[in-house]
Amino acid sequence: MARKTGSHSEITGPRIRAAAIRLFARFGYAAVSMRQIAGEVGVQAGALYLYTPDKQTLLFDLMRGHMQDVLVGWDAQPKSSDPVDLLEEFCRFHIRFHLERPDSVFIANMELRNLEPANFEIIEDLRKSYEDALEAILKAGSETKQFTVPDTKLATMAVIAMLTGVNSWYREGGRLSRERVERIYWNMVRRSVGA
Amino acid sequence: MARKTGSHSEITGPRIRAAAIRLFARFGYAAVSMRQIAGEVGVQAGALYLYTPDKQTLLFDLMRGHMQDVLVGWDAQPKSSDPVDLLEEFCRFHIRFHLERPDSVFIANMELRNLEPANFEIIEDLRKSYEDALEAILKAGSETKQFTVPDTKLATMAVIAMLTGVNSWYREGGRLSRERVERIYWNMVRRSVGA
DNA sequence: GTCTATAGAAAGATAGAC
DNA sequence: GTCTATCTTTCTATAGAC
Repeated sequence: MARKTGSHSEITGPRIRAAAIRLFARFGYAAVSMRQIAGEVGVQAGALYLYTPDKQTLLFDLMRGHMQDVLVGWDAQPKSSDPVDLLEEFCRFHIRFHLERPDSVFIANMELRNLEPANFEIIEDLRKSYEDALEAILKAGSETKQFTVPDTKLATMAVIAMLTGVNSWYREGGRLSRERVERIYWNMVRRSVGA
Repeated sequence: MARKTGSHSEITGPRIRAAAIRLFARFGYAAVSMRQIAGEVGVQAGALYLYTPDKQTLLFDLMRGHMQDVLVGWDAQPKSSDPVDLLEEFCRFHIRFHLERPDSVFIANMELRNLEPANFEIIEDLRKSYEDALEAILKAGSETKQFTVPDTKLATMAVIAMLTGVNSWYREGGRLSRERVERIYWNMVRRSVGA
């Protein structure tokens, strides 16, 4: 309580990121001004430039952080050796993880076109890594004849689209519990790949 | 060939719409300026205001037109009475229709947050109508026990997300023909609802 | 119907005081 | 580390000439 103003770098940085995530998700990167972000945090616009060299880098850092979190999160997940069990674990992880951070997911899906080419490529590579994780499961299950998928790449995209779609309608405290949503989606995915 | 400049209202209007669709899809509504649109069409920025009262209305008209096209398109489709056949027709129609106009689909999915509240509500109602068309099929098939879906609303959202996801990866002239993509997706949807 | 010119607002980013 | 002030650019939209 000693100062009205002073050093806050350890708290202001995260607050800027949090405000940017919220505003970018709600109004879109291009529609949000640096002044708006600063206003949410309670600092002046110029102060943001102590934490990011420019607006583009702020967006890129948020998206890269999100994609890395997804990959690390899946990596840290305990995994079964049976492809069917593994696919269930993937589905449940994906839904849970994405429902926990809807704003970041929204940005990661919507703001790709606002990335400069070099940044775009990095984010796309990270996204590709995550898709590869799912495709590996589908391939393994296809080889053991536990799944019936004529094209694993197509099935990968179909399953991810279906699962990520939860974010477009699910609301906490709504008609269905998260556990019930996870189970229903898992059953649809399971049947869709013929397991 | 008589004039270098003069009356072109019958051709300039559609060209503005086409340019706006392309640019909004590629860079986002907020990131595209009226000057850019005018530049694509080959007129000056001021001339656009002969065709739209403002930028917001231009976006709204594009989105409303797209949603109405979807509803009219599905309405005009020949329909079977059997729920399984009807679901296949819906899946194939959805994929075909959406692959034919990827830019409009992209805008309809991405630019909702850039609509003013009154416009947003109108677009959401149109979208809801389309979802209702699919849900009606799933309900009919559930009552006849041809489908096994614990929750038709959830299944509706899951199927639409899965089908619309085609647009995120399919490229004309790629590895898979459109007919093959339609068939594979239909099979995944069919199995996912237990048919 | 389209042009040029411009009004008026707002944006990203920087400089220098504290 | 943050503020105030400002430079420079760009935007939407309008006015008036042709």
